[in-house]
Amino acid sequence: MDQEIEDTQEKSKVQDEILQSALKLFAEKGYFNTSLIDIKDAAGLQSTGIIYQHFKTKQRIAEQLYTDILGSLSCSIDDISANHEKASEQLRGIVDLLFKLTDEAPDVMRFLMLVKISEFLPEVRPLHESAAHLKIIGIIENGIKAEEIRTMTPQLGYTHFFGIIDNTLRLKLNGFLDRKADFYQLQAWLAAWNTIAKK
Amino acid sequence: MDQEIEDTQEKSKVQDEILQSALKLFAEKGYFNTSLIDIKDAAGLQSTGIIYQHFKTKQRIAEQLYTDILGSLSCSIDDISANHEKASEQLRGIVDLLFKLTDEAPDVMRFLMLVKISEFLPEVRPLHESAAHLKIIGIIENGIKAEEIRTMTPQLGYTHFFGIIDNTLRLKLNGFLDRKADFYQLQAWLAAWNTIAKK
DNA sequence: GTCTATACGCCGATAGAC
DNA sequence: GTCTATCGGCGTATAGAC
Repeated sequence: MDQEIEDTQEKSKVQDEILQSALKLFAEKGYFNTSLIDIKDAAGLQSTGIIYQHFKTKQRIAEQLYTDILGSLSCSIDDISANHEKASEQLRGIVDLLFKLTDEAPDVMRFLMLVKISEFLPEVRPLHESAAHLKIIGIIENGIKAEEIRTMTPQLGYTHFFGIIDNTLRLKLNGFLDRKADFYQLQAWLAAWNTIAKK
Repeated sequence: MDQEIEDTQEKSKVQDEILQSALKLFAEKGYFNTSLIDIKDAAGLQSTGIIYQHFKTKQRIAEQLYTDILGSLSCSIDDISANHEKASEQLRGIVDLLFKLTDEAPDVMRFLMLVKISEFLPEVRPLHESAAHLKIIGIIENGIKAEEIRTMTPQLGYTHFFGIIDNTLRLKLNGFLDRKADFYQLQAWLAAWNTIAKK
């Protein structure tokens, strides 16, 4: 019984090690420049064979990373929405989260923003059809109805608002902006919110 | 003599065919999903051998595409700068160009904005060190001196202004926005300019 | 259940025939 | 100068030994 639990924990620990190492390598070198041997080495495993006990193919590793990250993001957005009433507060919460992730988990954000997922996961739904994305569009939609946000299509609001947010994070992640993301957050938020705020 | 000219024209015509086909494939499927056989087929050639008469390696094809596009962009920016006095007019001209390119040469813009060049051209200078980019930063810098643009670092002005512009184009190129880029241009310009304009 | 050895296919690049 | 045939290497995946 204890042994079983231990094994299960050990197993998921290895699996997590593989995922973390793959995420880092995919974010840094790209999917195609990363071999299973690279992942094996980075995860401190003794052979690539072990990887195949956890994932059928290399694609599946990337797929699980992608769905895990988007799923976790979707949950966080639910939390934020539940704890804040106004669209401005909800968007502010999401911006907070994205900037925090950029400083604390840059590989996650690199994988999400800089890597072109569709090149190696053609069957997966694109980012802009993900649950997380649709929830953000919904927040903007509600903000328009509540007259917090200017009358415009939610798509256009999203495009302008997250244009500033995403570009700030993108330029931070690829080295054009050299301070911590946190440093740019307030100005980015003000500029972004100003593009869609009523009045 | 006539023969020589004909041959030269024929040669550069083939070279151009290779470049155009490669650009299209790189933009659509990505560099690593595109084989020389794909390029040969798309260019209507009979063997991959011909490609090696024009380019030493597959990387060189991508390299020439990258430098050609950036070079042409840099020239266009020079033209625009020469023909307009104010920073607002110069930026407007650049925005015009980018939106026109997105509608008329989407593969060029996809290659530039959606493809991660550093994954297959690690030795090449990143986009934000290119001549074209530095010229844009210069325009913003001058706009600040001329008090057309708010007091801020040119980097921040660039980040916010082109956040909106680039995101509009990016979302158009990957299918989130379904109208022609032209349709979104005016609103994008107004929102972008408003993020940096004085007063 | 873990690792070694290897099979298999793909692709970039080349060499040699025509 | 153009094409065919092929080489060499890599990387995923598997099969079989321990």
